This record gives sequence, C-alpha cells and structure tokens, in this order.
Amino acid sequence: MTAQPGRRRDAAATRAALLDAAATLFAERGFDRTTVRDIAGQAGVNQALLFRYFGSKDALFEEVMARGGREHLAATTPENLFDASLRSMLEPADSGRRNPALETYLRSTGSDNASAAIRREVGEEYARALATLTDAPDAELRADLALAWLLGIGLVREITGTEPLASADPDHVSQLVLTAVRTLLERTG
Amino acid sequence: MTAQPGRRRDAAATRAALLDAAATLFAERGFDRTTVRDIAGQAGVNQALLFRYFGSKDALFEEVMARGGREHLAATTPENLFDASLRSMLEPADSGRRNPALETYLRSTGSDNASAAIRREVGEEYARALATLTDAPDAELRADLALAWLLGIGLVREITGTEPLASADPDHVSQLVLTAVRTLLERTG
DNA sequence: TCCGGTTGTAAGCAGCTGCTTACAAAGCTA
DNA sequence: TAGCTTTGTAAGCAGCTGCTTACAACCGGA
Repeated sequence: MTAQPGRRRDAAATRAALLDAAATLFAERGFDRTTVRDIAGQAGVNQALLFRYFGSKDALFEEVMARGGREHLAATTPENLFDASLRSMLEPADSGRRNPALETYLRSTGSDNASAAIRREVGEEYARALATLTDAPDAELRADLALAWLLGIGLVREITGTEPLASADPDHVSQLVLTAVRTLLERTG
Repeated sequence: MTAQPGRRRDAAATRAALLDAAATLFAERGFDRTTVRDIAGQAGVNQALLFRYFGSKDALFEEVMARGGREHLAATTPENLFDASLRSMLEPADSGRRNPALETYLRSTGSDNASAAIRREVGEEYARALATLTDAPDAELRADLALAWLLGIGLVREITGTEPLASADPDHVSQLVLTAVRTLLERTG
C-alpha cells in the first residue's frame, strides 16, 4: 500500500484512495474511532494530503456519507428498499454484502459535529423513498418509524450483539419484521 | 458544587456525587464524549478521587449502567415496560421524565471497550422481561426485535433528529408503534 | 534549460485524554 | 499529644488527536 513510483504524482488517484479508505474505516469503526492517520495509512498516502484534498476530517466524512447513501438509493427501488436494507443488516459482517452507508450511519451516531447534518440528510432521503409506499396521510412519519426499526435492528445485532437476535436466522427475522411493518406501510387501495 | 468545608472528608458522599455526576453526563453525551475531568468537575471533586474510588473510567461506567438499568427494571412490570420505555423515548429531552439508562445505552454505542459487556447485559435483562409477554416459541427473538425498535426510535428521534419523527405527537407515534408491535408480542390464549 | 506550479513528505504544534504520583490536611485511636 | 490511616489536592506524564508548516521531488510549458 506504500506509494509506488509508478503511480506517483496522480492527484485524482490519491484522492480516490483516501475516499475509499475512509469509506471502509468509517463503516467499520465509526467517525470518532477512525483517525486521519488510520485513513492515510490504509490509503498508502501521507496524511497531510488528506487535509489538502478534503480540508478536514469532517468534510471527508460528509463526502463519504453522501456518496455511499446516494449510490445505494439510486440502485434500489422504493419497493425493495426496506427489504434490501433489512437483508443487508442481517448479513454476516464479513460477507461484503452489507450496505456501508447504513453501517457508517450506525457507527457514527455518537458524534455531534458537522457530520450530524449529512447523516440527517441521508436519513431523510431514505425516509422519503419509503414514504412512497403508503398513501396514509402520515406517510412520512410511518416511513421514519420503519427506518428507525431498521437502524435499531442493526444497532442491537451489530453493535450490542444481543442474543438471540445477533445470530438469528435472517429469514425468520425478516418474516417477523415484515409482518409487523405491513401495518405501517401499506396501500389501502 | 465545589467541595464545602462542611462535607469534607466523607468518602461515601464523594463516591455518590461522582456516581450521580457520571450518570447525568453519560446519559447526555455518551461514554466517549464524557471526560473524567467533566465528571469530577460536575461532582465538585478532584479527578484523582474518581480513580481511587472506581479504578477506571470503564469501571465507573459499568456501575452507572448497572445501577440505572436495574432501578428502572425493578420499578416497572413487564406489561408496562414497552409502553413506558417508548413514552420515555418520546418525552422532550429536558422534561426530566426520560429513562437515563436507555439514554446512556443509546449514546454510548460507539464505544467497544469493557462497557460493551454491561450494555449487553442490561439489554438482555430488558429483553427477558419483554419476552414474558408472549407465549410464542421464539419469544426472546420477538422481544429483541421490539427492544430494537425502541432503541431505533430513540436513535432517530434524539440523536439524528430526523423529521417528522423528531417532533411528532407522542400519542400518535405510540399508537402506530403499539399496533405494529402487537403482531410480535401477544398471547394466543 | 530553467521556471513555476503541482504533488508528496517529514516533522512538529497545541490541545486533550486517562491515569499516576507526591504530598498536605483531617480525624480516629491510644 | 503522638502516630497512623483516610480523604483530598496539585502537578504532571505519556500517548494520542486533528491539523499546519517547511521543504523536496517531479514535470509540463516557455
């Protein structure tokens, strides 16, 4: 991972390497527990470049969060969003099929800096997508509640590790949750 | 709050003051963002005493978490636990009617030190209480899911501040959630 | 060829963190 | 009163944090 003579002096590649390293580490450890030295180290780059290309750790986090959230939203229809996100939460952590945006969101909830704003924005975009699934007048509130459950399940399963939820069968969990959520997000028509 | 000549040399009172200050600050800011200097300052006590009486910041957190969680559990019947905890989550932050144990749990999820163990223990005690509400064979899993929802709602409402959930009417939210949770926690008899 | 901006590096700064140590005073016991 | 333990304080240590600065190497254009 050390800077190779072959790809030296390539600003775009360096920036991208920092962004990728940051996305990985923020998802694994959250904002507070990821240091700029960690990120630069994983990218194989001097840490001063992080500040040259992004200005601050906060600004880098914003860019990571915005990119990750919008990628996932753009790739998933609202009808599949809840199910896909729930499935992603229930995947084993090392499967690589997890949604890094949700993971990052979850592990960075302790921080109250500028990153809070972009977290809220991404959350509200998810909620707006989910709100299209019901024609109830309080659709957005119902969507927030569904999203809250998703995040809560991720919290208990991944971070706290409460049993039996932490190692429960994804199909079983999915069935229980989807049944209950149907009372929230359903069309009357 | 500064040490008064009147109550000087009272080990029990000093210990209690540290414990109370820690409970307040951990609930407000979480584990990582509360410093031992903050705690000692709020208790009006030299910070070296924190280490004399509790050994480490981790150990102090454990004692706070264990005390707070068990107090609330002992004071609430399982039938009321979900509703009471949900109501507590929906209270305004400054109302003083919040449950500090849930708050602390929520704001300390970023930390992966020794405090993770006591968090899990308290979580599992809550889940065991909720599990008595249904006679389904997967009662504990259902209880974990209900608890996850509770925590998720607290997360979105308090920490992220997503609208419209953050400022929604507690009665309205409560009605939506309880309806959905009834598909999880209900007796067939 | 030399010049000037771009890219990369090494070193360090100020501030904060949990925790420790050396010491002063208070108060019980004999 | 003398001595010992308990309680409290002031100062500081080592390590880490985000971020900055001074400087070297590179490279395209004149």
